[in-house]
Amino acid sequence: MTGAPSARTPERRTQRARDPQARRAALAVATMEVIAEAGVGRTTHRAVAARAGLPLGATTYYFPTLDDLIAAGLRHATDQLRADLDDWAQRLAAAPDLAAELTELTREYLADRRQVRIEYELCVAAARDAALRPIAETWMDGLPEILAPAAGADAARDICALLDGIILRALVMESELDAPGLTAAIRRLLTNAG
Amino acid sequence: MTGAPSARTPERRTQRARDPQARRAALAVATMEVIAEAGVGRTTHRAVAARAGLPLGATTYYFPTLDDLIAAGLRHATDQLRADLDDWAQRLAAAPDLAAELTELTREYLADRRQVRIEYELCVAAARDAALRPIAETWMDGLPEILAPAAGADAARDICALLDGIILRALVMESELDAPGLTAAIRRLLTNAG
DNA sequence: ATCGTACTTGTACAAACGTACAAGTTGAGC
DNA sequence: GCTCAACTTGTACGTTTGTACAAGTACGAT
Repeated sequence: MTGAPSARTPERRTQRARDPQARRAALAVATMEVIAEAGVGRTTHRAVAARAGLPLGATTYYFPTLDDLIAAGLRHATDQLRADLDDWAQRLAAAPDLAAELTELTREYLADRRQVRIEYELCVAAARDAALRPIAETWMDGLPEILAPAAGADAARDICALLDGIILRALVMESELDAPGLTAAIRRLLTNAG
Repeated sequence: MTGAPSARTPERRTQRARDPQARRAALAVATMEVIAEAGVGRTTHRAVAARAGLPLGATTYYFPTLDDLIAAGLRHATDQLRADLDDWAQRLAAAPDLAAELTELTREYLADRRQVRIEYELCVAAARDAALRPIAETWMDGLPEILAPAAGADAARDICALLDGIILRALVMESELDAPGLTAAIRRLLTNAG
């Protein structure tokens, strides 16, 4: 009733194949998903283990405490976003219209609400727990760094703040993005200060 | 060892004075504080009761389920902010420089991080739990409504998004507000579209 | 082949949880 | 004064929690 050894592996009640690195990763991914669905505060060892299809003991073997597990999940989420950001950088560099392209990227980003929710989970968690701040900072600085060369440091920061606010609103309201309005707003912020 | 009846009230192990309305309010306030410190996901009946100085049973008497209790805390927080917004409206109406005044108000708002944290807790909670969305919407629409007459609906929404993003950043980074930079950004967004 | 370390896994346990409830207390209406 | 509904409170119960751990398995080094 417990493990149901398959007919393929006749009689020995096997342990699974060993691959510690893959387990760490699987746990981090599962943690990410649980955070997205239940929130940081309701993330538990057991929920993560079930999601990863691993026994409870595996979670504490690789991540001694719950905080470690959650940090690993959040870090994995930001690593994933960092990778997406490289894509953003390329597309923005090649785009004839920076504001329009940025709007389009935002629209695509908003398509996967689960991913977006994790970022904001990370923010409020970092606002409360200083240990998570480095992870949050790495994430928050990503886009401004990409935008700064083309837009200047100040405009880059302002545009990022605008996007964060717009995304937050869309997330809470479950509303569609007002693309033309956003493009226009970005253009205004791109206006040189001098 | 349990209640320690004071020497003042000699022998009867008294119940406290009855004031249901005050109890509801005290519980809502205590819930708000617990949410600000621990987050929605780690808010418990016992933590709220302890914070309010009331017995555990009082929480379930006034708020049958934990969700009710949390909703009451969040609603109380937004009610409080609505009251602050009236103040904002008056000051903005009287201000000679809208952008500068808005910056100053933001600076003052950021002084109480605990309050700010609750708003963002509400946002991520509402993003996950649709039952909280009306509360979140009431809050999110507050400032745009105030700004719209003076700035136009579009600029009002953009400025609010900008402020939300700036505030989020300051919250996560624990950094100071760049007041001149914010004022300049607001001015750009105030530029008429036509 | 064997040995030891690294990994796996099921189970155990005390603490904390949401919620239920019985017994007690109060004060307004009669 | 008596009554009854509203309120108060301590305690209890079954779950779920974080974490610990013993017993077992696999695999590189020897």
